[in-house]
Amino acid sequence: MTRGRAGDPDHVVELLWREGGAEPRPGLSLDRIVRAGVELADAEGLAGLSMRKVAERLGFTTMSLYRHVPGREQLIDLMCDEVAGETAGGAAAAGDGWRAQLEACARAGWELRRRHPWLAEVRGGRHVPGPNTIARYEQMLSTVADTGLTPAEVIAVVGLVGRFVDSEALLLVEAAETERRSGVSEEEWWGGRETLFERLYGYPTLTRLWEQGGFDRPEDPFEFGLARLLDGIELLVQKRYESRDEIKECVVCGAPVDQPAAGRPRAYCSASCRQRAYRRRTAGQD
Amino acid sequence: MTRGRAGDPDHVVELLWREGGAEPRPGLSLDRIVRAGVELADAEGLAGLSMRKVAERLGFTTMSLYRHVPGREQLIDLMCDEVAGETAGGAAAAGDGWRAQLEACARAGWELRRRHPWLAEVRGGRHVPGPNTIARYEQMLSTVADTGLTPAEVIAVVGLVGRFVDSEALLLVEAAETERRSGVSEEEWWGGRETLFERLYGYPTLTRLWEQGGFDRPEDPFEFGLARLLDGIELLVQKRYESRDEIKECVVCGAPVDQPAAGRPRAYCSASCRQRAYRRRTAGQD
DNA sequence: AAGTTCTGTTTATGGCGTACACAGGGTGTA
DNA sequence: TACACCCTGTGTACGCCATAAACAGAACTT
Repeated sequence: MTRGRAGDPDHVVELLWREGGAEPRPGLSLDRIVRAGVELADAEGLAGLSMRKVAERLGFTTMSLYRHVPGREQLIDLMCDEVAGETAGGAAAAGDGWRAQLEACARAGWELRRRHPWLAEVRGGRHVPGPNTIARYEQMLSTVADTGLTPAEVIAVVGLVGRFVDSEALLLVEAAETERRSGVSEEEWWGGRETLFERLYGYPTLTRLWEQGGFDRPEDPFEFGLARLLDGIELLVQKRYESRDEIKECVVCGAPVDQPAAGRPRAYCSASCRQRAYRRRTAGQD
Repeated sequence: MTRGRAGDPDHVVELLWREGGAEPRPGLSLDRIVRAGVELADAEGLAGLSMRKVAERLGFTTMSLYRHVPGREQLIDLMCDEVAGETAGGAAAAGDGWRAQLEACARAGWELRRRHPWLAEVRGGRHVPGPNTIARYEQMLSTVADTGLTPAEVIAVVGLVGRFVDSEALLLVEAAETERRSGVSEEEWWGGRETLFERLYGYPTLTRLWEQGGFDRPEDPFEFGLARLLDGIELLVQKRYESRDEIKECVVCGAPVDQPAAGRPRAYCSASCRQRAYRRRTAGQD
C-alpha cells in the first residue's frame, strides 16, 4: 500500500485527506501510528521522534511502520494535521473586528504550540497541508480578507503572523527542551556564565540596559511582538482605507469604476458585483 | 587542551574570545577548522556539516578535530561568530533617525544570512555569543536605546527584529536547500500538486484569493514584514514620546522627579543626571 | 482451490557524533 | 645526556539513526 511510494508527494496527500472510514482492527493502523508519534513528540520533542521508538511504543518492529507511512517526514506531516484539528477554531466572535479576530487566531496557534511544542520545531519546506491545517489557514485568510487590503497583502499578513507565532514558540521550545535534557534551568545556566559577563562590561549600551534591570524584568516576547505586529498591520489597513476613494478598479471583477463627482466613492463597478461581494462576505458564516 | 571539557560552556567562551595570537603553524588549528566548517556549511547547509566532512576537507582524521574543538555544537558557535565579523557594521549614517538605523541593521542581518544561509538554521538555546555577535547586538541596542522606550522594551524590540530576520531567512534557506537536494524548483513542485489543489476548491476565501492572483504576485515577505514591524515599533515610540510629560521617575537614576506646574516637563531629577544622560548619548559616537 | 494482496519481520547498509586507547615527536627538567 | 611529560594526530569501536530488500504467513478475491 505504501511500499515504493516514499518519494511520491501525492501519496501523503491521500493519507492526509483520507476518509476516516476503516473501523479499528487489531494490529497497526495509520491513526495508531500518528497518535503514538504525537505522544512521543509531546514527551521528547521532535528530535526524540524516531521510527524505532514509535514502533517500540506500539509493540511492533521498526519496519512494520513503513507498511502504513512512507517515512518519517510524512509521519510528521500527518502528525501536524492531526493536532491542527484539536481546537474547534472558535477564536473570537464574528461580531469582533478583524484585529480582535486575527489576534484570537494568533493566540489559538500559540496555545496549540504550548500543548504540542514540537510543532514549532517542524522545519523544511514542501509540507503538504491536510484538511485541518487548511481549515485554520482559511479562517485566518477570511479574517483579514475584508479589510480592504489587496489579495497579496492579505496573504502576506497571514503568513507574517503565522511565522511570528512559530518563531516565538520555537524560542520557548528550545529553552524547555534544553532544560529537560540538561536538568539545568535557563536562569541557572546563564547565571553561571560569569566568564562571559566579565567580557561584556566594555559595551556601554548593553551594560546600561543591564544595570537598569532590562534583562531582569523583560517584556513577554510573544505579547510584545504580537502587539507591535498588529499595530503595524492596522496602520496599513488604515492607509488602504483612507485611500479607498482613489479606487479605480472594481474590487470584485477588476474592471474600471467611474467615480461620481460628489458623494460616497464607489467600490464596485455594478450592482451585481456589489451583490456578489455581499454574498461572499456572508458566505460560510453559519 | 580540549579533551574532557566537552560539557564545559566556559571553554567555548575562551575559544570564542580567544586572542588571535598564535602564528599559523603547519597542521591543524582552530581557525582552520572554523573556516573549513564555514565553507562546508555555505556549500551544503548546516545539515551537511559533519565532523567527518570537515576533517576530510582539511586532510585529517575525524577525531583530530576534537583536539581543537569540544564538539560539533561548539564548532557551530564558533562559525557563527566568525561570520558575524564579516560586515564592518556600517549600517546607516549616525545622522539618520533610529528607524533608518534599525532598518539598516535588519538589512545587514538579512544580507549576512544571504551569504551564509546556514546561519538561520542554527537552532537550540544557550549559544554563547562571541565578540562579533555581541558587537552587532550592542549596535542594535544603542540604535533603539535613545527612543524613550523602557530598557525592557528596547531589548524586546531588538530581539523581535532579530528573530524576524532569522525566521524569514529560514524560510528561504529551507526552500533553497530542498531545491538543491531534489533538483526540482519550488514552483515546479507546488505546480504538480494537483491532487492537493482539487481539494482546496471548497474553501471560499482561499479560492477567491487564488483567483485574484494573490499567490501569483505575492508581496516580498521580508520587505512586507519589516515595514509592518517598524511601523508597529514606531507607534510605540510615539506613544512613549507623547506621554513623556507623565514621567514620574528620573530616566537615569530612577528617583522621583518633581514636575513643574507649567512649562516643559522634566525628565531628569537633577542637572547631574541630565549631564550623565548627555554623556551617554554622545559616548561611542566617534 | 489457487492466486494475489496485505501485513509484519529479518537482515543489512551507510550515515552520524564521539568515547577511548594509543603512537610519535617536541619540550622541559634532572 | 636521559628521562618524563604533554601535545597532536590516529584507529577502532559503540550506539544511535532512516530505510532498502527479501521473505513469511494470513486473509481476501476469483
